[in-house]
Amino acid sequence: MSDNIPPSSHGNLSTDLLSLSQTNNPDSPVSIFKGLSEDNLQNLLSNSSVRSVEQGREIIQQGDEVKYLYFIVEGSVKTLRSSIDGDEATIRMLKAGDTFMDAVIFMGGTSPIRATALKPSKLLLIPASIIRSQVLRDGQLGDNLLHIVTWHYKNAMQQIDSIVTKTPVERLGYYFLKLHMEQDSESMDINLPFQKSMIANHLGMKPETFSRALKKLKEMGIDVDHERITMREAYSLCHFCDTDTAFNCPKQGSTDCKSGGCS
Amino acid sequence: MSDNIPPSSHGNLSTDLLSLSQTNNPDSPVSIFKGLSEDNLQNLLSNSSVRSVEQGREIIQQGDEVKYLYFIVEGSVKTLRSSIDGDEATIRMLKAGDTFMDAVIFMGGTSPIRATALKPSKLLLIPASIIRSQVLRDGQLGDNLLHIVTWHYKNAMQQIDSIVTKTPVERLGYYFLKLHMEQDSESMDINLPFQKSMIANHLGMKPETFSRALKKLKEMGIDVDHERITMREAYSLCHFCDTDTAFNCPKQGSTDCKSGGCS
DNA sequence: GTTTTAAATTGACTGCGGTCAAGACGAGAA
DNA sequence: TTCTCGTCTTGACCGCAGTCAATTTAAAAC
Repeated sequence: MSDNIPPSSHGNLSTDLLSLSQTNNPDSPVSIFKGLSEDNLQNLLSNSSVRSVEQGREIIQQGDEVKYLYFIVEGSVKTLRSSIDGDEATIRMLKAGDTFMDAVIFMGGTSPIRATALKPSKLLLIPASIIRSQVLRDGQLGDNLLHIVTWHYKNAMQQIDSIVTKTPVERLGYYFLKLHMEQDSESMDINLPFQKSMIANHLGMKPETFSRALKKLKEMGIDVDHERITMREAYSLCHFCDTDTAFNCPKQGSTDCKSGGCS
Repeated sequence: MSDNIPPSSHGNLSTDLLSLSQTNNPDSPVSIFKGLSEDNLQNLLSNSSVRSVEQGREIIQQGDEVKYLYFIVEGSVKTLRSSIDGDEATIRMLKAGDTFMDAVIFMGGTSPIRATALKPSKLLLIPASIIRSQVLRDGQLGDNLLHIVTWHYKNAMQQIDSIVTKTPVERLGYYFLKLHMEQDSESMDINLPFQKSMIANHLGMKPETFSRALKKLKEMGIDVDHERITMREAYSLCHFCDTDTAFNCPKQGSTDCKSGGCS
């Protein structure tokens, strides 16, 4: 089991955290800090600490006891499950402002997932015991956590259905669509936030298959140049939409969005 | 969108529900009613109602607004996602004592999943608005829901990793192992709680592949006769164990459980 | 500039699981 | 019993994605 380095430095950064947590995207989770009373917020922060991890560093291993809820101040992290023979299934890929191990500390038992740093990262560590006890008397914290965890769960369900019912090309298109809505629904460009082999694994396919899917998408009007995706038409990705994604789509209902569910 | 029949009859059954919620299995979620104060429990129940659905009935469709949290008093239900061309991905298969739509009411937006009755069922409908408001002032309810939802999430993660990294035979063996632990870790027999084609879909494979996997398992010492599974050796299924399942295994650590993680 | 390394792409081949069709089996009704 | 219907099983075939290997490209190190 990994060492779970005890936190070192300690920062007073409540305002920074709150601003990091702001989001204008309807399809993203609320912040764990949202709407907390000053007292309750301080109770969390005064018991927390900041820790830096270098790239590639293992933060949590499967089977570890989980002592903290982690808030990413900067950097990026992925959570995954890996089997004995080395195969990996990426669960989530996280950026600054995201939390992880938020769900795990309520699961009981040891961690069913690993977490590794994709880039040099700075993490806020909030002791699990503090979270667990505060939830019982701070309904707002419980509500926030419920929103966060159910959002994860929703994504997991979409991931399952993606892998089971969709072809690699469709999976990739769907992923691009979600990126598009997450980043800027107006722009014709999308940025790949992670390296391709990473995304391939997250979508349940091999890097080679990912490459071939890119080629097919090019034939459909979506060009990819390194980490820059460019749509030749504004609605190129509508083909990959589904009901619950259309719900958050600004183009939804417009004449261009074909057939209710974006065709 | 479906009709969402308004509830008809009304029962006073708090004691029944609490007994239904009891479980001696460490690897199952807590009840939503656990540890609630009398007042808070009554607030939930007095606003709830009971509804009967016949087999095959659609309870919720994708895109529906979710008005209730559902508690299964008797019968069974499955939740799934389906694509436009009819492909389905089963998310969960539920029995009496389970709840569903518990997570969905915190997701925002419409339901990303469908729910259909696998058998004639009796459901307790707790209005979502009641849940959402009570969570803010009843930390125990929030805590219960967090345990339930994170348990679902954990299962979803295991399902993802199963589908991505395991062969059909391994997936089936893993499923049998969890059934074994859930039902009776002592017995050499396991009952299939659902029909095979259902389970096949849940495991992300076709019924034909399911059948062929059964044949392979027979060669490994696990016989299946209709809905009865019989292990020829007590440790036949240990081969399919993983770290977080081993954690709840009574044989774990014993000399028979090979190599820490059940070989 | 050159060298070194990792990531991404492309090609050829293979095998697993999906597909389609036929057959076996069991439950229930008359 | 016999007929029917639905579920499950089995077989034959095929296509897609995984595998392995070679090549290109990009980025980093010097």
